[in-house]
Amino acid sequence: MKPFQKPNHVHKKCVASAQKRFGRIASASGKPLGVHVSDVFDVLLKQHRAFGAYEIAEFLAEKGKKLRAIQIYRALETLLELGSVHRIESKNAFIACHGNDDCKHPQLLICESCDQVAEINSEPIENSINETASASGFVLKNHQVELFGLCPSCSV
Amino acid sequence: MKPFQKPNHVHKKCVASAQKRFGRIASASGKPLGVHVSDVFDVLLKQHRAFGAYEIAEFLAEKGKKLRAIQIYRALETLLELGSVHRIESKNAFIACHGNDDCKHPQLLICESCDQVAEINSEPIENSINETASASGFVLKNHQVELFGLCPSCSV
DNA sequence: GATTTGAATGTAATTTTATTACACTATAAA
DNA sequence: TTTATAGTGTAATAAAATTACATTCAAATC
Repeated sequence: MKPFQKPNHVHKKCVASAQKRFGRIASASGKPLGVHVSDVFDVLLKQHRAFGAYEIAEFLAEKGKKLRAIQIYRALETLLELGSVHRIESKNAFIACHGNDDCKHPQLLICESCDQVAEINSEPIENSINETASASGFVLKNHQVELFGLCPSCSV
Repeated sequence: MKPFQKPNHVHKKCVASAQKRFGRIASASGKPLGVHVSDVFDVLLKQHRAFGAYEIAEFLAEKGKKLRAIQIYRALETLLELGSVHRIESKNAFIACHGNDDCKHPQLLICESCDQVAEINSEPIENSINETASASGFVLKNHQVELFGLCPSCSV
């Protein structure tokens, strides 16, 4: 399993596949998206790292699209609901989903050196979380798993 | 495994054991603690829930101890280093550790109804995380697991 | 004892992140 | 046409965290 991208990978392919998936999910959802949603998503697709809301606003401003914070947050909320974006709680930042279609709450692997974020959907982790929760009498609704360390490129 | 406290539990005992553990860890660490550390810790011991930094400041202000945000954060940093307090990333809030001595990065179970937070140290979760990380070529330094749902008292 | 040094603490201001409140617009339903 | 209603825009503010620097205090050095 190699969830991390090498520095020299062809990022255009990542963008294309993420946008394709986004289109599928968006049309499947039925609801019309807000007018800024795809702009915000495009910024997040620039790199495999997390972006803060105000950082997204800066990128868009450079392109002449000056949005207020609330507009960014509204777009992000839509993207989070669709599952096309994940929020990194420990960083108050947002990352485009590059996973497969049913990527609900992936485990996020965050490189502390290069900031690259990878996502995985580990069954063992999911299972152990579900089992542990129910053994505690806890009715699990949602969860967040964030791993911090060094990605393969940064740990050599 | 019953990590959650019942509404009618004898909280005094929780406080006493957490403070005892805190004393052990603090003296073992060698370093002198800041002057506000135990005050901040005492606020967190009031309940099995997470408190925001500014909320802690309010409680202390009521007792006549008016501290600035940075002073609260400095005390919290010390407590986090000692492992006597955990940070809930998704809530930007802090909770006193009621675990055992080597409670490094427990899994946090957060009740969305009553706000009670329980901590567990699940080996299966730890193991699956370690295995998944190394299978991804990721050098794991730290991690955070937060579970959201309903505690036993709130799910009946 | 006086002086220097450095860590701890205190104060102020600011930055960063996120939300509330409400006005405006456009579209669909009555 | 009128009336809802959802979506969007604007402004202001709240909430969380940090930066910068002044002050204090105690240990180390002269």
